[in-house]
Parts: sequence; C-alpha cells; structure tokens
Amino acid sequence: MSKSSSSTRDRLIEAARFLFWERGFAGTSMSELLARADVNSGSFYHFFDSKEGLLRAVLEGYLHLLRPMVVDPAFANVRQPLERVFAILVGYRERILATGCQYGCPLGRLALEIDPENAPAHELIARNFQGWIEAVRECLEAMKPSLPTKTDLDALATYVLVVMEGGVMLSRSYRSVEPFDRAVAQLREHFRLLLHSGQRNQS
Amino acid sequence: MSKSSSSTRDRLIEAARFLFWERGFAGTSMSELLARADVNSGSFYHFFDSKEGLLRAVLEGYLHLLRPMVVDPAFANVRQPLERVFAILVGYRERILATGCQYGCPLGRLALEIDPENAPAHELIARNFQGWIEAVRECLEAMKPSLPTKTDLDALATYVLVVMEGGVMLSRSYRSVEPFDRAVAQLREHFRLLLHSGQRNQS
DNA sequence: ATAGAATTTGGTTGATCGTTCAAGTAAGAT
DNA sequence: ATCTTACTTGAACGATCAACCAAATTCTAT
Repeated sequence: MSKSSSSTRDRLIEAARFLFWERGFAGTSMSELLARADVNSGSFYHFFDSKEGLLRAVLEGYLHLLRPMVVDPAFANVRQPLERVFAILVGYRERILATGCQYGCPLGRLALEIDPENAPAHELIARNFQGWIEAVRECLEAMKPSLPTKTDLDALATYVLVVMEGGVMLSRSYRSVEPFDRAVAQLREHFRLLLHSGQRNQS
Repeated sequence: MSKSSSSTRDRLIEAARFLFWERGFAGTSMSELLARADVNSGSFYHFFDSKEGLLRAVLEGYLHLLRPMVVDPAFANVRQPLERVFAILVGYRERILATGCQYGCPLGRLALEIDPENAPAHELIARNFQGWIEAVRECLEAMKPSLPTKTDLDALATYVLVVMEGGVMLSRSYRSVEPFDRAVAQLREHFRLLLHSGQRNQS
C-alpha cells in the first residue's frame, strides 16, 4: 500500500475494501479510511462524490475479483465438477481459519447492513452474488447427466451460496469452524443423495 | 410504546430491538434511540452503562422471545415434526414478505456486524442461535425413526438454521423471496431424500 | 411523616462525524 | 512560455456522536 506504487483512487478502494469488510460501512470512519489509504480528504472528494460513492466502487471492484480471488484458485487443482464446488467452500473454510473464526463474507455483511433504500448498492451486491452462483452453476451444468432430470441447476447453485453464507455467519458467532463444517457436510450429503436417487437422466 | 404503560428500561430495550434490527448497532444513534423510547439520556445511563450494555440486554431479551415469537406460533397448528420445522421457515417467509423483502434476521445482522472483540455480545448471539437450533432439534428427534440411523441431529438442525439465515440474506439483496424459496425447496428435497434413502432405523 | 434510595430531567461535554473549500503543485498541450 | 486540466494539500465547517453531570422529582420503607 505504498503511496507511489498505486494510484490514489486504487488505494482508497483497497483501504475501503479492507475496512468495510472488517468494520462495516457505518463502522468505518472517513478519518480511518483516509489514514489507511494515505490520502487527504480533498483528494478523496476529487474521485468520489461521497462515502457511498466509494461503497459502490468497492462493490464494482468485487465483481472483477470474484474469479481471480475465489473461483480460479479453487478450480486450479481440481477437475471434477462437484469437487470444484466444494473446493470453493474449502477456500472459505481457510478464510475462516486464517481469521481466527472472525471471518465474515464482505458481501454478506454489506447485504445485511446497507440500508435497503440504497438500491444501487444492493443491485451491485446482488450482481456479485449472481456471479458466484453462476460459477457454481457451471460446475453443476457439467454434472447434469449424473443429476436427476428435473433438477433446477439455478436453484441448486443458489442453495450452495445460501449454505456458504449461513455457515460463515454461524462460525463467526460460535467462534468455531464447526457450524460451517457441519453445514458443508450436510450439503455434501445432499449431493450424495441426489446422485444416488436413481432418477438421473431421462428416467 | 406509551410512556406510562411500560417501564423506562423496557421501552429502551424495545426501541433498541427495533432500531438495531432496522439500522444496525453502529447505525443507531443514541438520539434516535432516546427519542423513540421517549427517555432522557440521563435515565438511559441510570439503567445501562453504555450503548453496548443495552446491546447485551437486547440480546438477552431475544433469548426469551424465541419461543413466543418464533417457535410457538409456528407449532400452533402443525403436528407433524418435519412440518413444524418448515412452519418455522414459513414464519420467516412471512417476515420477508411483510417487510417488502427488506427483512434481515436481527441476530444474523448483529452476528456479522458486531466486533469480534466484543465477546459477551457474540456469546449471547451464539446462545440465541443455539436456542433456535434446539427447537428444530426437538422436531428432528421426534422423527428420528424415519431418518437414517447415523444421522447427526445436531448437525442437521444447525443446517436448517444455516439455510434460513443464508436464504434471508440473499432475499434481502435480491429484493425477492425467490432465493429464500429456492433454498427452502432444496432443504425440503434434502429431507425427502433422507427419508427415502432406505437406510433408516437400525438397517 | 420523613429519610433515603431510585429515577428523571435536560443541558453540556469534548470528540468525531462526513463534507467542503480555497489555495497550491504537477504535467501535458498549444 | 502560457494556458489548462488533473490532482493534492490540510484547515475548517456545522452537525452529530456517545457519554456525563448536578439538580429535581418520585418512589419505598419505616
């Protein structure tokens, strides 16, 4: 985060990405933010019209970070479609452990915090969720022949995200990965049952 | 919320329960809170040592509200154990609809917002979650004979909470019950598969 | 009736909030 | 060389923040 190695705007977004994640939007003060980014308040308002404008930029930034930060690392060493889905979840498990079970999904946190009146922000959060869902959906698409014919892939992919977000939330308040692990294990069982339900393909 | 009909302390907790739910902890100012409760700041600090002290009282209050507000209404007209579980989820569906898809679980919101350093608050949140899980677990216990022998009832009950919290979160950002409905439908399918997996009882 | 505790009053504190501004520097175009 | 645009500087703004206080009032027990 050295001052010369990145543009002022980028430093602001990077600082905000961290602080909004760790302390929330309302919980992050401009002074903290400006100090972390090493930027003066005047410069801030040259690039953004308000703190909310910065929030939008952060959420747009996440759209481009999903693949390189979440999906690609998970897919790197895994070929089987279903295992790729669970590799994404393993990635979140590592985040939970790396933060001493204090991890919260930055998007999930903002989804619950940001005022519903703030439509642009919520649209961006929903688009981020949608990108996540579509990455999972691609895996499910690849295993479609093994799944029951009537399976709604969109609904199933949404379900995976739901389980991840809920699992992360509980692990945070319990200060333990166990709730997350339990949820993932149940999801694993759900897929196992789906794959053995004997209604696959055109049956 | 008339001034004479309830004690000052109760009015403060009730106002905080609403505001922490709607605007979050950091997003709720003392002036808003005091105005809503119709209490002077001096009286506040007679009953609570700080805003965080009030938060703890609110979280303790939720412990006693779980049964009368969430569990009992759901169980009232439903006898079958599994349907009771889903009746709880229907209750949340109604909350989502009643708030124009802006509903967020008050505990889930605080679980993601409150500083992890605030151990007492997080312990209370976890205890609230645990109460919820145990209510579901009681239902699962009643249907144990129908479930596969090895089924971990605690894990399964936790899973139900995870799906609820994740579903509520997505429905808020999508401004639609659909993600919640999808998640519940998948959970329903999960139970259907479990009940038909042919490994039930002592097999 | 009266002492003492419990509660209420509402103004006040200093700090911090997000934002604005006028003045200044740096760099490229003409 | 001069004009223009882009960006930086950091002090200052009014508003609001959580918290505190001494004084006034109401309740409770004797």
